[in-house]
Amino acid sequence: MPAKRPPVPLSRERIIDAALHIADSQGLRRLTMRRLGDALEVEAMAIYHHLPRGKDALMDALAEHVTAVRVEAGSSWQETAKAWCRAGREALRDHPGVLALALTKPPKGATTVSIRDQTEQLADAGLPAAADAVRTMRAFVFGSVAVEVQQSGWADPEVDTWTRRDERADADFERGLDALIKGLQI
Amino acid sequence: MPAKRPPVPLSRERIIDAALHIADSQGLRRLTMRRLGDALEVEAMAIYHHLPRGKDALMDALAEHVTAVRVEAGSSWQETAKAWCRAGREALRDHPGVLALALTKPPKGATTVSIRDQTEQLADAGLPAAADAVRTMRAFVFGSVAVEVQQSGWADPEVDTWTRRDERADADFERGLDALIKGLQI
DNA sequence: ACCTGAACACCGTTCAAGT
DNA sequence: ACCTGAACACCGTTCAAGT
Repeated sequence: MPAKRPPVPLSRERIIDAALHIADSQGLRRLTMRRLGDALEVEAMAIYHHLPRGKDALMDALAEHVTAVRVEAGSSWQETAKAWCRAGREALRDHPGVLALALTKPPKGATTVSIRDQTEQLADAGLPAAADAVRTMRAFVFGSVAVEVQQSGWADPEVDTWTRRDERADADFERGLDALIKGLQI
Repeated sequence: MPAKRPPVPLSRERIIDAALHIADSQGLRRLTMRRLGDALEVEAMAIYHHLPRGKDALMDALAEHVTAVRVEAGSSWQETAKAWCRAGREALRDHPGVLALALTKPPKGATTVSIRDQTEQLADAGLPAAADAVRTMRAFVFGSVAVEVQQSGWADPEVDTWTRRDERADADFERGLDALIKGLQI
């Protein structure tokens, strides 16, 4: 007979992790407060204690989670810019289930901070018109990931083509990234 | 006393138009079958006669509507490529309410045809590796529109800054488009 | 402070029935 | 062929109540 584990207390972090898991594995439309409660072994209403604005707050938190990034300055603004783009891409790729939110919700909270940090870091490193550059970089990352994830929802034939598609996405991204950086230094 | 108009018969097209109007004006989350029925002066259940797979079919149709584009070949592959990108951008910008669907749903039906046409047209016009180029173009369009629409949901201060943001988005797009085309011809 | 239970208004979808 | 009405299972959220 399995012993009943002491109940882990609910927290904003645990809620978000469980929500990401549901969205990534079953899709955003199947992420409901009730199912989320089930996954956390708690009544749905308990969630409201940690996210007072309910599902809207949850959606905001999920978008923020895959969209707020922290990166250390590199040896040049070129390297720093690449690091930001790669980090942004990875964060989005990790949770395709909430990509629609990430690409669509206006930046808030930690995401706004992330954008500001990126802009300041690049400006300090000597990149002119850093704010414009950051917008261009965000567009590049968003577009790359959108096309890549969209394509991964196409046919599902063999593992072989799967990995080939993965490698192509990486190559596309790095090639585009180089071109983007070159374009910025004019 | 207003005369009762003869009821316009329901159709797939009228349903999609009404749905786009609701999504753009009130947001995707407020687009429900029942509200859609109200807008069409019909019971929600009548919609199922025209869209047998119900709300899923509606979402697919909306994504397709803003994502399937038709463009005539220009005088060079460069001009043709630009025309495709501009047309794709306009279609997405026209209906920000369903942008999340458009960027996220795997291409189907008319959208797949649109991608195939674009690829063939550019290959015929002499662009090498047309399929890769089309993926790059789609990523560029997706990213540009995502960032632009996301930003339009930020602060809402003055009409002055509004139009300035609009013009900047246009300038950003055209600048990026030129760079993209140049990158393709290497 | 944290969670539950019952309740309410709303949702997508089915199915038999109307015309 | 096209639409309705009633019904069902499910949803987000409130609120009073428990501990």
